[in-house]
Amino acid sequence: MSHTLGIRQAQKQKTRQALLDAALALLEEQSLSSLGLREVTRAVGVAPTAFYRHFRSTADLGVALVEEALGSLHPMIRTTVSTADDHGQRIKRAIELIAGHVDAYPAHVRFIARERHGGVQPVREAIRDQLARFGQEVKDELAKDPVSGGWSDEDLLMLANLYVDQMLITASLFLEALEAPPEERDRVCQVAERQMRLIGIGREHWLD
Amino acid sequence: MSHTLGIRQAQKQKTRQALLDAALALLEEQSLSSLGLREVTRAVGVAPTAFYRHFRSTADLGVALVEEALGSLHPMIRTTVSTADDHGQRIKRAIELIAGHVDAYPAHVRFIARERHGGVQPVREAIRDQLARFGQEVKDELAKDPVSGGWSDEDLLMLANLYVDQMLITASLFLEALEAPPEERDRVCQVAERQMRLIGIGREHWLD
DNA sequence: TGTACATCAGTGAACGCGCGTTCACTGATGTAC
DNA sequence: TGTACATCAGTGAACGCGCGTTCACTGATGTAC
Repeated sequence: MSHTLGIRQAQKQKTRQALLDAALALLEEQSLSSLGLREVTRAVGVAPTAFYRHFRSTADLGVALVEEALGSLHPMIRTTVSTADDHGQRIKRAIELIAGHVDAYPAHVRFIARERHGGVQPVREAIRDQLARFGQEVKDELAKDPVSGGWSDEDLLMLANLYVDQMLITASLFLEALEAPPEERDRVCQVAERQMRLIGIGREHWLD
Repeated sequence: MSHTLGIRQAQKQKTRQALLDAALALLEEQSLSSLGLREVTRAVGVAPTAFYRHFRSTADLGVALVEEALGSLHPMIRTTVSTADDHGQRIKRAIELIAGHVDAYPAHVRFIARERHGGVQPVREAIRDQLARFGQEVKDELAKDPVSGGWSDEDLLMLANLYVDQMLITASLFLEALEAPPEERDRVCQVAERQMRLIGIGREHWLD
């Protein structure tokens, strides 16, 4: 049973989404800290003042974009890390999944990579919080794996964050590969796979 | 024998450096893509038009900042990776070296982390080129290590880039720790050390 | 050493422009009876 | 169902302000003789 919004609410959501979409498109060629409110409303085709009905500022819009870009990724992360087949296959599938996500949502990925260390504090914090959640979730999945027997919680989280950072690096390499000859994509795949494998090997021998 | 510049050249260099310093300071709280030329000249105390005597644009200034931030780091990288003592000690010293560099040049480190994926293409490219050079240099040092016997060039470069990315991640964690209680710094040290160790273990068993 | 001319880093006025924010408003939608 | 009033998403004019860039300039420094 989906609750049907009133016409007014529905229209408001639609405008809000249009603002988010327009902002995301504009952010492909600049940083959030230089994004203008008027730029965004102009792209959508509403009056500049309409912006304030939805966001206090472009920084506020940025925080909403973080939620849009990363909020829905949690289930994906969990299943990717936890799938229980052969190690090498798991890595291959994880990397294909990242590549697919970059293909499907390049602007979102670019936004996160760009603003993770960007000039707008609340946005940096929102991204850091989301990535910390990913870290926790990956840790929870790693903990279930028999390979993790004897591992301290600290070390599991250390490894989980290593994986999360590695995923982000890989995603941003795929992003750059979008504007390069297609064989670049394969090269990124190969390198990313080997780096993941090396980390996996380190994991296996951690307690030696 | 140092070549003594003429008075005119010396003064020009001084102004140029003042512009770079002022820009770097302003960039602690925003991205390059929102940095204004007038902001920079105002901070230095020269007329806005003086800017053009030194840089075509703020993007051009950004490229100069990349050189300033990373250009002098190459010898440091080489000696860090190549020093030939115990593995665990080498990691510890590498991490202390990163921490020390972040303490000494926080604004430079922040600038690189921020603009690596930032909104200004020529700056992104300058950073990418410098990091690629680091990768090559680390690879060259790794190749000298007997542990690398049997490694392909591709795999050596793969590992080298993994190390470079890991250094950058660690540096940006130390940066965040500067604004946190002092025990955070120790925590970052610990985590970074273990991640490096895990990668090192993966390296040792790569050819198993 | 002194003189006459060239160079050029930095100046200051002027320009047109887009910015963020305020305000009172309009008219479609929602609600109470 | 119909009516009367409330809500509120989006409007459009207006504001003061700082922006990047142009231009002709000044006066200290450099150079040739």
